[in-house]
Amino acid sequence: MGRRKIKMEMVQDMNTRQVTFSKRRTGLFKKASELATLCNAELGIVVFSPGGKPYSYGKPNLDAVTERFMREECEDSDDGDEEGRCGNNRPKLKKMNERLDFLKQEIEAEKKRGEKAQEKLESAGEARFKKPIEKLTIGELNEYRDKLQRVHGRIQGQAKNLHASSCLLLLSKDKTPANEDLDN
Amino acid sequence: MGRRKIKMEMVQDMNTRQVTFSKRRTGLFKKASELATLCNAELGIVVFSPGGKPYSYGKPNLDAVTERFMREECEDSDDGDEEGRCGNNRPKLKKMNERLDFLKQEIEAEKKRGEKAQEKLESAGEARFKKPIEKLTIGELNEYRDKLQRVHGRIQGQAKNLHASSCLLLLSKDKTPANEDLDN
DNA sequence: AACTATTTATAAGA
DNA sequence: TTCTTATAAATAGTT
Repeated sequence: MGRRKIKMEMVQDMNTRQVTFSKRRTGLFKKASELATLCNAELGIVVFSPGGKPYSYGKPNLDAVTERFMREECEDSDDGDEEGRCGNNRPKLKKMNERLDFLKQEIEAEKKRGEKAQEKLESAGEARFKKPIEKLTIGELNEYRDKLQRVHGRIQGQAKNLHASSCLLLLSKDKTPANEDLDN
Repeated sequence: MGRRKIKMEMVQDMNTRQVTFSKRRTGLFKKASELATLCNAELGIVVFSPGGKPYSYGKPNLDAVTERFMREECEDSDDGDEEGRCGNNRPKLKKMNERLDFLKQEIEAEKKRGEKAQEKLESAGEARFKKPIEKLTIGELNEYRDKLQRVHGRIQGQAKNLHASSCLLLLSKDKTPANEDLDN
């Protein structure tokens, strides 16, 4: 595609390599833009220059593409390319997202239970300790202690759930859509 | 680049569009591969066909590129392209990673505090309830109640911390390799 | 950054 | 879908 055909191996001369990168990156992004426009397709590209600088292109924007890709099941879509293709070796984030809703509800429910128990416990505390203090029986004291410990256990369980579920939360929330769209 | 020059707008005929997509996607991935090889550059591409199927290419693989891009600060690297470029509007994940270590420690400390308090509380429960039950004074009962409630509050705080910190945890852990710390 | 001689990609057609 | 081929487009080496 130029004055000469070149071997497909890393360009040795650093200077030439940088020039080649610039030209070909521009070409690649243009091709990407055309593909997106002609076929009404979403796509995203990320490239690191030999110097380590990141360049990206996306339509409608990179985050949207990334997120969509993450969200969908990565079925094997095509095959037979030269290098690092991505098969379905990606964690199935779709299922995780499905589970997310379930966990959200669970947490919400757990929170309410905790609060309710807390209220009950406090009112019980008021009633039994501040009013008829001397009349507390051993049974009542044990009952009270058990209640507290049950709440305590519940809170701990909640904390564990939070750890798992908030990991999932990050995958669906947290994104902020904002990008230009200067077509052609 | 073919028998005729075509207008850069969405191909109307669905069939032709699909064909165009196939051909151009292949071409795009080839260009990407060449760029990566010639310049020893890492890159990743994700494309959705008009039918919604995802196709991807990556060198050395898509996850590596994605992660690298996410990890680095997204400084403005270049400018003057046609469509959706990604500026530095991305959340600075590096700082989040830095904060991560701090939070990890905090959680660990909190956990230990909670466990210690729990032990103390249980032993106190044993000593006071199971042995000299009738001799409990009002003051002792109140003291005991306050202890329980303090632990309870601590556990709740721990749960909240978990929620915040585990979001960050996801960003650095959960990936296979350990957190490198690139420049800066 | 610009310029071309060439190579490469691809739109139509089969 | 795959192949063929006339033509448009990308780009390697040069200025």
